[in-house]
Amino acid sequence: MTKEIALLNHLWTDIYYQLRYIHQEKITHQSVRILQVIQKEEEAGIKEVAEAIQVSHNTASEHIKRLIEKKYVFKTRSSKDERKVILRLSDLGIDVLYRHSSLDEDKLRQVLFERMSDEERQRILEAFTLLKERAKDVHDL
Amino acid sequence: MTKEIALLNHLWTDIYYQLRYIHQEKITHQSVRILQVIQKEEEAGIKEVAEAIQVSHNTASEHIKRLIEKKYVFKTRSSKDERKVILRLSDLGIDVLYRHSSLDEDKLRQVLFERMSDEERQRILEAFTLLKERAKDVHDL
DNA sequence: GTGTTTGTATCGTATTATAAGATATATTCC
DNA sequence: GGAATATATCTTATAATACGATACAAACAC
Repeated sequence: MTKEIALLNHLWTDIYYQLRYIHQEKITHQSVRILQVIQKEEEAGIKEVAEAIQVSHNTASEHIKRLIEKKYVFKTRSSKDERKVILRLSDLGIDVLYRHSSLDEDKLRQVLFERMSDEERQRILEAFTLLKERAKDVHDL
Repeated sequence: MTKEIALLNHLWTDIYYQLRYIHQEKITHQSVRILQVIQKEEEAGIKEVAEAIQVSHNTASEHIKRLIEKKYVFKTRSSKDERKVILRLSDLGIDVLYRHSSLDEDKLRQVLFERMSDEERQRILEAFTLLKERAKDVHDL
């Protein structure tokens, strides 16, 4: 059981190391994490970001200010509660996050379409779909 | 073709967001990248690290100094060329990198062993093995 | 409607990270 | 022995990170 888990993790990190984007703008760890939270969570505001990256609300507010300066993020307000900020990624922000968490499209193209049969590619996509499906709502600890 | 690539990337980031480790020590972006280089490359020294993260050799040297202070990394010297440093991850460094790039073992355990049949798990592992195999030596641009 | 809570923003301050030029040293190559 | 190579250190500069204190407006409580 531990063997399969270790194997999958080894494959996971090897694949990412091989296929990730190389030429990336300078960006901090916290910035990437915040962009991820905004993209993956529905209606994230300052408070949600602060909880997600485990910093105080004022620190989170500062982070967001910098991300807005860089045009990665913009603010809207909730219509239900005018105090609440709703954060959204700009096109640039989506792009930057993509290049810091996704696999390089050119490399994927080579792997999936030049080095695989249609049937092999299909098997890969089905396996990832299955894993994503079963990973939904896994609980922490 | 673009559709399959976008789909795979979407699945990739969703799976990582769901299954990654949450409780992590503070560590910078550059530190993670350096630890990855040391782990995945054979016999990385200061020069290799500098090239990999695209900074000057003196900056790379400073980074390594800090990583050694934190006991994530230690130095040996090449026996062939005594000028050359060979960097290695300590057990702590391996552990820290693991928690910043791998999938959470407890979560994987739930997904692979409580929510999948033997046959499904087998299909996942085979798909990842295939993808890793074909990803080998993909060239940049 | 006044007081409290909630969500966010800003100011001040401190520490750490990041980066590179200048310079130094040890080893290897020729 | 001199040049090239690999690394280390010192200095200096800027940006990132973090939080306490404070402020304020919207929402809620009664």
